[in-house]
Amino acid sequence: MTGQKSKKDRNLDKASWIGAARKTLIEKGISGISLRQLAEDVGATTGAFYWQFANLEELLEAVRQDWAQRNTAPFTKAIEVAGEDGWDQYLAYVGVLLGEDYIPDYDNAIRDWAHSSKRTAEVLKEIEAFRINQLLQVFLALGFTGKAAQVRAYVTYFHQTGYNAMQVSEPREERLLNIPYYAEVLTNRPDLLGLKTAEAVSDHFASRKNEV
Amino acid sequence: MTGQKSKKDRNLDKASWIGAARKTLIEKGISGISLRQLAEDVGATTGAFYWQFANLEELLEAVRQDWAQRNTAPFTKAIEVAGEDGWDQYLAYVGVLLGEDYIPDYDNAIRDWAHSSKRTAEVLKEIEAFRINQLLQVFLALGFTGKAAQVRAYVTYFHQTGYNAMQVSEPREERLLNIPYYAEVLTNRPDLLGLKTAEAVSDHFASRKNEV
DNA sequence: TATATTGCGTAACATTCGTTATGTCCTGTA
DNA sequence: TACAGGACATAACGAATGTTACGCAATATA
Repeated sequence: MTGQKSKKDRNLDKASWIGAARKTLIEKGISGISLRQLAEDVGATTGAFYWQFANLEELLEAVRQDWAQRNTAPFTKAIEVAGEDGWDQYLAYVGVLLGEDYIPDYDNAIRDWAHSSKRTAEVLKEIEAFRINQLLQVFLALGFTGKAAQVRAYVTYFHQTGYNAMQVSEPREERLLNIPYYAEVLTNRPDLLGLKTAEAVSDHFASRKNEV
Repeated sequence: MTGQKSKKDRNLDKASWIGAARKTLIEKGISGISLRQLAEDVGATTGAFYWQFANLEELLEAVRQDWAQRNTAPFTKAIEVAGEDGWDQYLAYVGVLLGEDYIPDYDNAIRDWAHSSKRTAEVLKEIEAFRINQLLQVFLALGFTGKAAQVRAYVTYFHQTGYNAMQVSEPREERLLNIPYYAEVLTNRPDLLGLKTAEAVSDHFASRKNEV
């Protein structure tokens, strides 16, 4: 009994630890993260951890950056490929919200964590400023100006944040059926109200995705 | 050195512990709560704690109930005294949001906590259902019907939740100036847009408060 | 083939946690 | 004034935490 793994099972990389930490953070919150549990999750021990990271804080910082990249890039990319039309940009934004690249619970976990970690609060604040400015550009492209555009951007982001924070247990069909109504309230455009079934809404966003 | 307090300093009650726990929960999150720290905050020791509570969980349950009562009752009362007019009810709701009885960060802390505590999630879900139904009644009184009223209630509550969750560091003046715009987006009524200064908005809600 | 370095596992460290056993002072009652 | 019980403080227990020292095997290098 050497306790050593075979060659194949070795060579853990940082991504393994970050992935395990991300999963635990999302499911249990920051207080659910412990080195021994993470080690068990990746099939290693605490000793192995310190070969990849100087200490726990170094892993946590990597998780913060993982979040910042993972949950922001999809929006940036989608809005960019949507072109210059504001309505197309808004639809692209909603498309990401409905898609699987963006992980709402990752946002929630980071927001929770920010209450007990100054550094996390710092990263969160920075990313949120970026996101809100991103939405501001969308509403400006939609034709709103000045304070009206600002307020629409805020309401839209608050809406998204609130919806996620509440972890609404809405059937996907009901959620899809609500999209046109939300869109009308937030953008003042009734374009989607003609979509009367969840499938119609779903198809509308699915079809747009392929128009790159 | 007996270590005993004088008579005047004794007689800690449950409220002392609940108050300390509430403060810590709001400021540091649930993981910031430790018995030794709470004991220091109330000027006692862990031994004293177990005279008031069977265990930590019993205190935490008391905190959940404290939150449920403290952060819900003000809305219920304000909407009730506002009468049957929907617009008056909406203004009463916003008035509580702007007031000092409702503690937004208490909501945030509970929501965070709910991610790691099944019981807290249970209480939170119950209270949120109550609140959203409360808003639904307001929008029905405002003249919206069916799905439109439902969606407005959701958007309004999501907006509130999101605003709080983000812990927006907005100067109070700017916040007040935004109220009319938020009101217009959420209720479709432009009534407040004539209020051009923060003072005018503030006075508008202050004056209503005395009309009981 | 001999040696050095990489990549872990093992075990112990100090610290902090909720909880409990026990001692002691204070107050109320007779 | 004597005594019972209430209201604490003190100190210790076991478990869990991040971290570190150390040992060993596998690989790379010479």
